[in-house]
Amino acid sequence: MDILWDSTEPLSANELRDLLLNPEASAASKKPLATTTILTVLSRLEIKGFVSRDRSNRPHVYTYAMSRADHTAELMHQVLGTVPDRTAVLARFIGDVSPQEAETMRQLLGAPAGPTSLSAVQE
Amino acid sequence: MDILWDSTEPLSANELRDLLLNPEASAASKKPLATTTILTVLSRLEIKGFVSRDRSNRPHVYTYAMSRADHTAELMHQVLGTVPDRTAVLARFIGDVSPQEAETMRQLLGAPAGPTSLSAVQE
DNA sequence: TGTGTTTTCTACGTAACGTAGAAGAGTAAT
DNA sequence: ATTACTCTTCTACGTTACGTAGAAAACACA
Repeated sequence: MDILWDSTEPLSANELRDLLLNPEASAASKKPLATTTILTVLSRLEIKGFVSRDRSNRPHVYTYAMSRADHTAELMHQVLGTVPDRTAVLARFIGDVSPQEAETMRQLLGAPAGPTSLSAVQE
Repeated sequence: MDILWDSTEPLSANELRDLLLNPEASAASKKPLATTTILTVLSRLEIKGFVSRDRSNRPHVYTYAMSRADHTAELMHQVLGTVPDRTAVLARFIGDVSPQEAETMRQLLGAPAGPTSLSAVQE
């Protein structure tokens, strides 16, 4: 669902439908989806605030309202928020990341405050 | 849903239903759920592997198959797994945790390897 | 062999998602 | 303006999961 759209960076219209056909890096040439289907989905996504559209020009163009990374991170926080003992979850979570990833996180956490430490990976 | 059950530590039967009525720490005394409802839900949870039951004794007793913390952590990993650029997500994620939590994570990541560092929070 | 307890089967309403046809709105050319 | 074509909105249907529970089958014990 978002998967397809989420991966697209810039804005687009129902040319999006074409993008779903020739998956740049993927494999199977999926069955063609009706344009209306795309529209419906986009509407629903808009309602949920996952996507925003520009109605000024006729072929409305859509853009994600939040980068995939932001969205995913938010989701993770949301999940983490469902539990009373956050620390325990974090412990398990960290216990399962690869050493390299652990290192990454260590670096990200490195400088106590300020977005400075993040700027390296920010974009 | 699991919420209620997830919080219960030991094993149980449909005495679980009673537990749902007097929420130890909660507030509203909810409407009583039919026992069969509980059973149905438990079955479904069992199918999904969230819960395991002991059929040996008549009032079957159920236990969670995974601690809430484990389950949540796994969920977080799962979410993280849906994206190509994990580092970006982690950056955002870490960028949004409270300072104390950041500190906690730093500690958890402290000792490069071994479950030693975790044992403090493990249980 | 009853009788009460527990479990399984079956079922219904609700909500979200994937998919799309039919109809309406806009726009450009004749 | 009228037409022709393109987008968008409305409406809809099938599927799946969830919450809830009644009816019926399985058991266990008196």
